[in-house]
Amino acid sequence: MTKQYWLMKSEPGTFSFTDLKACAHSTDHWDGVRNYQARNYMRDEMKVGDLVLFYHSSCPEPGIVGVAEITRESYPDHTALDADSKYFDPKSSSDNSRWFMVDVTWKEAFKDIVTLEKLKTVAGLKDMKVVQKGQRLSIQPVTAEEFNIVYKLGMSASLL
DNA sequence: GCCAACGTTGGC
DNA sequence: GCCAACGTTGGC
Repeated sequence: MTKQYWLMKSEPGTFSFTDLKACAHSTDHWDGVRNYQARNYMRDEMKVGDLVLFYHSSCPEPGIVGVAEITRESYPDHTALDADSKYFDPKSSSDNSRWFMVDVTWKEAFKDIVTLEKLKTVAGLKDMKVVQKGQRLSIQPVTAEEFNIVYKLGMSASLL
């Protein structure tokens, strides 16, 4: 199976890339996804070893801050069963989970953030969903070409 | 199955 | 905080 690439959004005020690094084994489960398309990507397509562009949203400088890796494939999102959780969904049950999550492990921080503003200026990235207006999906597939372009930008941005 | 109302996302 | 874009819900 060929390695796949993804972009995952998180609000740094809630859970930042640095927060992920600080977790035990620099790994955490990606809970709280309550969008069917994003769920389907996690449940059906994400595989161990896939690489993730970690995107910070709803913050002063939105953009991609580093790379993470999928380290566990989908399993039921227990927060949907917790009545005290803000992610509680009464329509989900333990024997028939509606929502799923994966485990994500911190891998490498970019030297400099690749801002949304920057992404919009790069010709090879014009088809990325994240640069398109009105695209709110929190988990998006990324091509290998796009991943490589972003990676190079992140690792050499200080030289530009 | 249509569609209006409502809630959420996320850049600005 | 505003608001455009989009997804979901629920009455019919």
